[in-house]
Amino acid sequence: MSHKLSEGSLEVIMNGGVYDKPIMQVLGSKKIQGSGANERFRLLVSDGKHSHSFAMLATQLNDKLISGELSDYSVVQIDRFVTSLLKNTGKGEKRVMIILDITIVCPGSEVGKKIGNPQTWTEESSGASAAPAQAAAAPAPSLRPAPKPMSLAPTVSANLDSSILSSQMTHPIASLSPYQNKWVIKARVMSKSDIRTWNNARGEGKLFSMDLCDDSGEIRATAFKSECDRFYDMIQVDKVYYISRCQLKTANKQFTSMKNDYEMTFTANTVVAECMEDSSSVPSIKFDFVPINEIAAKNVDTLLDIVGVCKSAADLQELTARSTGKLLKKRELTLVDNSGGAVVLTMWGKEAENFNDNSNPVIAVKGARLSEFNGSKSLSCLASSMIRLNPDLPEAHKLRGWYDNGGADMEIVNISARAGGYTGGSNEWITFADAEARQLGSGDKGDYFSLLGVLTFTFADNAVYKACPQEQCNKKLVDQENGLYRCEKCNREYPNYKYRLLLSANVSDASGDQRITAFNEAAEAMLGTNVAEIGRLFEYDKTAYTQLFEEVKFKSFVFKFRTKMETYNDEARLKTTVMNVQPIDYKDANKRLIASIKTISGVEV
DNA sequence: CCCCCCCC
Repeated sequence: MSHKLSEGSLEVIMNGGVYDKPIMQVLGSKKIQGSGANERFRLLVSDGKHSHSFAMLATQLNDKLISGELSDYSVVQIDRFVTSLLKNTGKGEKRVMIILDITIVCPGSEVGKKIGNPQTWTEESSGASAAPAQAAAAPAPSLRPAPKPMSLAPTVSANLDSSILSSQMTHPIASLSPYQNKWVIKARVMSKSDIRTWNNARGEGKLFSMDLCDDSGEIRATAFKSECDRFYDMIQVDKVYYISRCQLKTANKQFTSMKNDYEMTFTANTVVAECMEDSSSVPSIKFDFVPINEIAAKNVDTLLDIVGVCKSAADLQELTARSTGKLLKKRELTLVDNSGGAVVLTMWGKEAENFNDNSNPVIAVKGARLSEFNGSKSLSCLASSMIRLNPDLPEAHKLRGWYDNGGADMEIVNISARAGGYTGGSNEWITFADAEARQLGSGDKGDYFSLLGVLTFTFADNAVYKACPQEQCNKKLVDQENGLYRCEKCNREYPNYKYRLLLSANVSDASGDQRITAFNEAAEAMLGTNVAEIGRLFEYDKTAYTQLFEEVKFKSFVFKFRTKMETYNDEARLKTTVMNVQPIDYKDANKRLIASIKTISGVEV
């Protein structure tokens, strides 16, 4: 079997010309830099006429070489490449070819030999004979030789003449690497972070970061300290800038969803100038969408891009972060797509507050974090996530059409659902029968659910006890019968104590009932009296005490429970604890009732 | 040189 190589393509390319998808043969490879994520390989390629050893493999293609796919003698089609001039110590400049995309036409094991008799390409061989080749290579080369070193002061100011930068040919973002520092990119700002400060063992400072893209790829850039001051106001989302002289380093994939092995840092020498000409050729935000039914197979904590129709949006919830004490606002959306999957996406802060769109918009998110709770996966927006409502993207238009033409009624599998079923966020009310059907409590961590129920019985007898007076310790004290009380937990005796409540009760709803336990705050809320007063009644007015527990019977509340299967004496039973109890907000309760009538009957109410 | 991103 013979293979036709693109004879003469190398000299066109090495002269800076354009050659679309040349077919070449790999004659050798060599590791030139680093190891692990920093590995970089050089290829010896041949077009049958010339061979050239300065083809570099973009690092995202390293696997092809390591796996043996790109073995010697392989015939390949170079689908995408850029060339770049490297300063060659003492000898002027040398052009290298960086391969960005490659297709293996025939594996080396099948070809088995060198095709033709290629001569080594040298800069010298690019003399007169090469000139016609370049001239023939229309349209104009995408990368002209020799952007001369910029003699710009390393400052950014309004009077920086962007034409100096723009007059030079720019480099594709995908070709940037730490091994090549003479470049200018023309890139659009997809997003920009707020200024953040840090203060740790290594020092303190401030920074902001931005995500840049062009039609070849994308990259994260960070400006620290004085660069943060210098560039923060200038950099604006959606604008296009010429940027040069940044430091490149290996990106930590844990913290970015950018499709780039590198990220860049602004330095004292960095030059940025806004592009004042037409920049419509520079694309905006780039997504790499994962179909919803594939999300469950991804690892927790990975960042991914998603697009889906917002099938439902829960109410805004306010909560206090346990670690920081900060007041948080969140909203859970359920997104669906034509893969048959559904997933819960949590938005935070302003984005959660401002979202109240009931028109089932298409939502695209870049860099949402996959998290897991109670055995089910869901997505959470981060400060760095980019959210777009009804974006003008083919995928979004496709989903709009799908949803509006039957997709809305399609059977879906909610990947955020737990083994026993998803409660749709802690906001949804279910029934005891639902909780049983969903086998809530059967997992390792316990499950949470809310319902409207009635207190059918309260066990008054041991509802109040004398507890350790220490703030954090609520251990029941042992009466030493000598005026002192012993705490086994603190291992000491106290002359004083505080009262605490531990109320056992039955709660019923229309579908069933459940023995529950309410600790101090929840029990106080139900009884409508504080624990000190209840303790006083217990001590001095047993009739009033008993009366209190009688009066609360048959009162209704909105309960939030935590339930978990526990084993006592070889017998498994549900331990259900009241996490929160609220009086009924009838406006809200009626809204839920109407919604549920609508669902059950299929009739608009 | 950051890398926190929350809750049930």
